[in-house]
Amino acid sequence: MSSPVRVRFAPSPTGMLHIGGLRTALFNYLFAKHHGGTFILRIEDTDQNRYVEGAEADITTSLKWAGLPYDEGPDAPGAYGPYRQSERSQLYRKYAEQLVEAGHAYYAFDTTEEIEAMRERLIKSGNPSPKYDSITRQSMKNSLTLPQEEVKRRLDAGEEHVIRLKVPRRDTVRFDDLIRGTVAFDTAGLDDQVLMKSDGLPTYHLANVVDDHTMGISHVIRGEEWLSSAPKHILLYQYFGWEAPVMAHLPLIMSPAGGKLSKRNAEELGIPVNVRQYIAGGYEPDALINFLAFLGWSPGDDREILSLDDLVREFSLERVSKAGAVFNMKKLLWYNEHYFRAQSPERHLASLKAWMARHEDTLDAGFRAAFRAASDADNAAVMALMAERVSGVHELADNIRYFYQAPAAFDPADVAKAWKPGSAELVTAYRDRIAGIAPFEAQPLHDALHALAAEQGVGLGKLMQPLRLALTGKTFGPDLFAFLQRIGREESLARLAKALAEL
RNA sequence: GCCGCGUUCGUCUAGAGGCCUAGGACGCCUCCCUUUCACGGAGGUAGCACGGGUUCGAAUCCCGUACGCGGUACCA
Repeated sequence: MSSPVRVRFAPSPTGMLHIGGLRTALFNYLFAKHHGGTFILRIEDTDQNRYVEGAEADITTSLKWAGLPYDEGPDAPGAYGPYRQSERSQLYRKYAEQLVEAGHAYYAFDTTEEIEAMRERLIKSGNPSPKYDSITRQSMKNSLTLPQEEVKRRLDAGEEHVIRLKVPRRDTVRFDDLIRGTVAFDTAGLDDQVLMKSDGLPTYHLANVVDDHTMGISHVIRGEEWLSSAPKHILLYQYFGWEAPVMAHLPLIMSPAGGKLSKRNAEELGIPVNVRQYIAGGYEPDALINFLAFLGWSPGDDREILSLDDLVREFSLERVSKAGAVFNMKKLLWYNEHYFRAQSPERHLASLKAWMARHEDTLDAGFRAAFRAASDADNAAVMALMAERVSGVHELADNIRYFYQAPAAFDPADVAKAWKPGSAELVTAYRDRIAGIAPFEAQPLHDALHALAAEQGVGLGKLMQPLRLALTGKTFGPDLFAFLQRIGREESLARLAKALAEL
């Protein structure tokens, strides 16, 4: 690459940042950093109707959370600003008119109704895909068909109009996509794309080309949904006399239900589509990034765990695959477990506190109070016992309650599983045995249980399952002896007594 | 419909004509460890969409079919 690498992530603030958008941002980031280049955030807010308040803030905070800071952006001024298209609007008109003068674009005065009428007419006469193109423009109201004086008059009168790209009748547009190789489109299949809308703002197609050129973008890395409009962009670069950036169209992230990942076909499968939901859900950013990187890319060997630094070092667009990748929630969870368990109990505690602060309303007040009353050291000790048994902070809160509170009730299904005939006798015997045991610590508690099991001639499971249920109300949990030591003699005996009375 | 892109285990992927008896990971199953819950370890399950070529030889190259996905707006 001769020119410096400059890439951009160019989301539209029409909603919260989509998980697919984060993947696009990631690939741009990895490519930029791998080549020592610049990663730019550009806000494509040219559609006033779809603008969503707060969307831009969501995009920037999400990118920062994910560890993908941009070198230039709305809140990170660089030499090529501004980085919001709404703040660059004067620019586009000039370029569009330049195209008109050169004969590559034209003014069009047709109303929405007139265009609709044209479409209907064409559909009736058997054309299944009517377009405003080299044929139909001849019978529409534009600067190609209207007398020059009338065009001038309408323009001077400030009449509403758009500027359309004059797509050649019969030509082939070819370009080399870094991921897909040579791609070719016949211009007969393209329409005379609107470049400037009647509200005075450009469409994505014009704005993206003008901005990419004026911002010195070297590579356009975006989702495959843009592939079909790429030839229009190539045409624009040609007409402007600019060298087009290198194109790379990424495979889409698909829903297990089929189709590209969207609210509709993903959320019912338990797959959040917005990055903010992953943040709120307590996911580890490293895990999400690692997972996303492997959706459509791989390092070429057997490694699965790669940090962001590793990814930067290894990334290349040549290794990006062409086919869409299905989002696999189970694998994300596996990544999350991996990154979560690698952290210290102290860090777990810090994450849990943050998580609990965000989810206060869903947590039992008594539990919250007990948790808050406990020392950091005690709480961290709980984390140490639970970390390898949960897949992330989000499961932590649900699974540590019994460290702080006796189980309130027993789930009949769990009781059926763990409380068998004879269980009461065994639990009673163990309780009696540890009532006066000293010290009340994991090792002697462990030895006592082994001794009892041997004497009674029963397997350890026969003893431990009902004990676990009686103490925690669950059939799954931490090392039992460490747990007993944690909650102490008095609490342990009280819980056993309570369970014995109820079960 | 038309245009474009794609197609290796259920899923993510390795594989650039002989190294492929198709490798890894997630999931699932079994076993070991622990006579608990997990972690961990060892195995197992399962795939080149189909049909034609080209070639001594094809998962890899070509063509066709099927299927999937994307696009087809004064949305991005």
